[in-house]
Amino acid sequence: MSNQAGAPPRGRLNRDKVLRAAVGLADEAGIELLSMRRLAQHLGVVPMALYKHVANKDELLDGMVDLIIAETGPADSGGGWKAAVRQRILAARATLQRHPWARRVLETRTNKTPGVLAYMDSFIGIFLSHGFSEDLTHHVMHAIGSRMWGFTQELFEEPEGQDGGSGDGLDGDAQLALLAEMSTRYPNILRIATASAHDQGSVVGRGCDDQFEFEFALDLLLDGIEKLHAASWTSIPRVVLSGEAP
Amino acid sequence: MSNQAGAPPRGRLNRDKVLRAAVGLADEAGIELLSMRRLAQHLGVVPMALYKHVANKDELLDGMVDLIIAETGPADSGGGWKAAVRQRILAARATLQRHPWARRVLETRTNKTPGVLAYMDSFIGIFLSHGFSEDLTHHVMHAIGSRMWGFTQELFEEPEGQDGGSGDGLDGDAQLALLAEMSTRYPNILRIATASAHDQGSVVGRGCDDQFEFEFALDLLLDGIEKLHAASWTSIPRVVLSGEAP
DNA sequence: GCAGCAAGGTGTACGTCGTACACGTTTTGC
DNA sequence: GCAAAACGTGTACGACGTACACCTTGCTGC
Repeated sequence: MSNQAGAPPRGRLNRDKVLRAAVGLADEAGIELLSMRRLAQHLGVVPMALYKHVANKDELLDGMVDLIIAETGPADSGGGWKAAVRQRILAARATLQRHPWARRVLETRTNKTPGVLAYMDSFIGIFLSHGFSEDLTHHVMHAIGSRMWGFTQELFEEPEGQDGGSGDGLDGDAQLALLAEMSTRYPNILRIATASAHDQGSVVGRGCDDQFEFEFALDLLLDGIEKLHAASWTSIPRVVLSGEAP
Repeated sequence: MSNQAGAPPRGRLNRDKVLRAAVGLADEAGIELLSMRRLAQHLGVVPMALYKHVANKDELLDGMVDLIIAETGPADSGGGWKAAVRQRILAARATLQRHPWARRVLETRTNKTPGVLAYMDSFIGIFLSHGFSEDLTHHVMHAIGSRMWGFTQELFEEPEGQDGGSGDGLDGDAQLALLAEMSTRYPNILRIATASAHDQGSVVGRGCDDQFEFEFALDLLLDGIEKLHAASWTSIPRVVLSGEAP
C-alpha cells in the first residue's frame, strides 16, 4: 500500500525479478531512461532495496545481458558449420531486435559475463568441431567480431518517429531546402540514398531492408571464411618467419 | 588569476579552443571522465561559460568527432578502389587509435554531423568513381558498416592495467584456479586463447596482433566485394520479381 | 511456539552530473 | 565614446549512483 505508479509489489524481491523488471523497463523506455531509481519505483520499492540483489548498476546491466542471451536458445547444430553459424547469429539477431538497448550495452562495455563467455564458447565450438584449425578459428572470430550478436551498425538510423516517412517534422519547403543542401554537399550519399529507396515513396533513406543488408554482409563474410578454410589457410608462417634466412 | 589546476587562460575562449581542449581531456582522462565541469576547470573557466560556444554536451561530442575526422586527412585515391578504400580505412584507424574514446562516441550516437557525412560521402565516392553500381555500393556500405572507421570490436579487451601481463592483480594461485575454472566451463575459448598466445609468455589472450586481425578481416571483406563487383552482382532482381508471372 | 538472526527493505545524505536563468563584464562596430 | 552584442559568472534545480545506519520481515533451531 505504499507504492504508486508501479507494478504490484508481488511479494519479496529477488535477483531474477529485478533483472526481468530492468529488461522490461529498458525495452519500453529505452536504456538511457533506465535508472536505479526509476527501476525501484517500477518495482514499488525504494532505490536502495535493489542493492540487496545487484552489486551496482554495472552488474545489473551484466545480468540483463545474460538474461536475454539465454533467450537466444541453444545452438541447433544440424548441417554444416555455415548453417550452424548462420542460425546462431540470426537467432541472436532476432533476440537483440526485441531488446534494442542490448546493442549499446554490449558495445559499450567489456562484457565477460558467464552468458557472454558461454555464447562465445559455443560459437568457437562450431568452428572447431567442423575441422577449423585453432589458428583460423581465432582469426575468424576476430573477423566476425560484434556481428556475432547479429546487430547492424546503424550508420544513420532515424530515431523512429511516429510518422511514417522521413520528414523530421519539417514542412515541405524546409525538407526540400535540406535536400538541395544535401545534393550539393554530399552528392554521393544522395545518389545512394535515392537509388535505394526502391520500395516506397520515401525520398531519402529507409528504403532498404535491414534484414537483407545484414544477411548480405554476413554471407559475404561466411563465403570468404569458407574459401580460407577450403584452402587450409593459416597465419602461422607470419610468425615462424621471424628469424629466417634472407 | 582566478583559475587553478587548469591551463593558462590564454585570452578568450572560442568554439575551437573548447573542442580541442575537450579532445585533449578525453585523450588523457578517458571519455567517461570528460564532463562539462571538468572541461571548464581545465580551461580555467566556469562551467556555464562553455555553453556560449557549444549548445550542450551532445553537440560538444559531435564537434570533437568532426575535429578528429579532419585529422584523418583527405583521400589519397591513387591506384584502384581497393587500395583507396584500404588507405582511407587504415588512416582512419590510425587516427582513432590516437583517440580511443572516439569509438564509443561514434558507436553510441547517431552521428550525422558534417564531418561524418563528408567522410561517408567521400567513401561512397570511391566506389562510384570506380564503376560500382549504385545498388552494389549501397549494399557494400552496409557490409562495411562501422569498420569504415577502422576500429575493432574489442571482444574482450583488458582494461590495460599498469602491469604488463594478464594477471589482474591476482596472485599465482588465484590465477591458476581461474584458469582451471575456465578450462572446464569454456574449453573452446581457452583453446583459442592459448593457441594464439604465440609471441610471448602470456597464458591467456593478448597474444594476438590487433592490427593484423583488423587487416585480415578487412581484406576478407574487400576480396568478397571484389568478386561481387567482377560478377556485376546486383540485388535488383529481388525487387523486380515482386509481381512477375509464375 | 518462540527467541534469535540473517536477509530484505527504508531514510537520509553526499558528491556528481547537465544545464536553465539572471546578472556582470569585456569587446566590437559605428 | 557609446550602444549593443558577445562573452563570462553565480546560483540553483532536478536528476543520477550509492554509502551508511537503521527498521522489519520471515525462517531457523530449539
